[in-house]
Amino acid sequence: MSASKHRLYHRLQVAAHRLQKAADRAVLDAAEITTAQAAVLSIVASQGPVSQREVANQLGLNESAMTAMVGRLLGMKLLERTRDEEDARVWRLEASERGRAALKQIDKPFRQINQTIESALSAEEIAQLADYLDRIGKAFKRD
Amino acid sequence: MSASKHRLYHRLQVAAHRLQKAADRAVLDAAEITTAQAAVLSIVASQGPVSQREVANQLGLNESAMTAMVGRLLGMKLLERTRDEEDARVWRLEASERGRAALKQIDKPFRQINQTIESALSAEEIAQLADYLDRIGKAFKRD
DNA sequence: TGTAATTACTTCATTAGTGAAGTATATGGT
DNA sequence: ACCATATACTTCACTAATGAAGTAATTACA
Repeated sequence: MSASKHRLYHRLQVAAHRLQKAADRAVLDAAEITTAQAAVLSIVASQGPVSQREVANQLGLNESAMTAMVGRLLGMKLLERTRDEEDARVWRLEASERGRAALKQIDKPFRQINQTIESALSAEEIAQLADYLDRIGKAFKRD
Repeated sequence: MSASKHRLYHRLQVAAHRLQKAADRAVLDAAEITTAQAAVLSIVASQGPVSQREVANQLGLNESAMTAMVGRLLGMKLLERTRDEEDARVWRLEASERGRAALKQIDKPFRQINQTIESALSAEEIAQLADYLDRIGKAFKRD
């Protein structure tokens, strides 16, 4: 009743789409990478050598999306990968020097995006929104 | 500060993606169409003969996305289009009988999705979330 | 009235995702 | 030790979006 009355699905999709469009433009402009690439890169950079599965899980994507994504990042020399010594099926992903440099460059545009969010919502509202989004994310997590 | 602390961008993208994935599965199962197709179809069905530009604007998409989308919907016989008599550049889109039938079939799965949302958030929280999302949507509307 | 600008849509190359089916490589139980 | 099953990843065909560049049709104005 309440969710449909507010057309919540639609609102969430439109807000997410618009935000992504804006962020993509800003990030692409600053570092020649997309936000999707930045998301993967940032997990890899912060979590040391990590498998594709691990990254996919954290982003809620499937394995085939990761195969394609990693292929592109490898081609751009933003990532390096080696076989795991213990398990010959898994790749150990690590950020390259270039990858880490790119991540640094998106810091500024991302701060700008966050500032725009903060111009629309108060600190308290942002905390609340984060909580709501988490709960929705959890409610639909079935992977 | 607040937005980045809460990794709001990330949370919003993950929640939107998971929600869409779930909705897509449910809707595809019920009516053999995707949520993106349902969104276009629902605008066309409710707003009578409408141009592609009009639909694109309401969904925040660009014209080339609409060209492709309309092509698919036409192929599936869910939509009909005729040239506008006044302006030979614009198409008049209308939902076909099949299109309206498909829309009816997605009602149930959509109610299910909304119920899942309502299991995670109270009515009051949903109203608040809708408001926050609207404000974010507006802050990033630059098309 | 003619031309310049705008508008509606199309085409193309690219990114990014899905799910189903396939290939190796582990692993668990008998 | 063997076989079934699970796991990590790949491939394929498809949907869905972007932005740049192009084609017509319409409109604006000098």
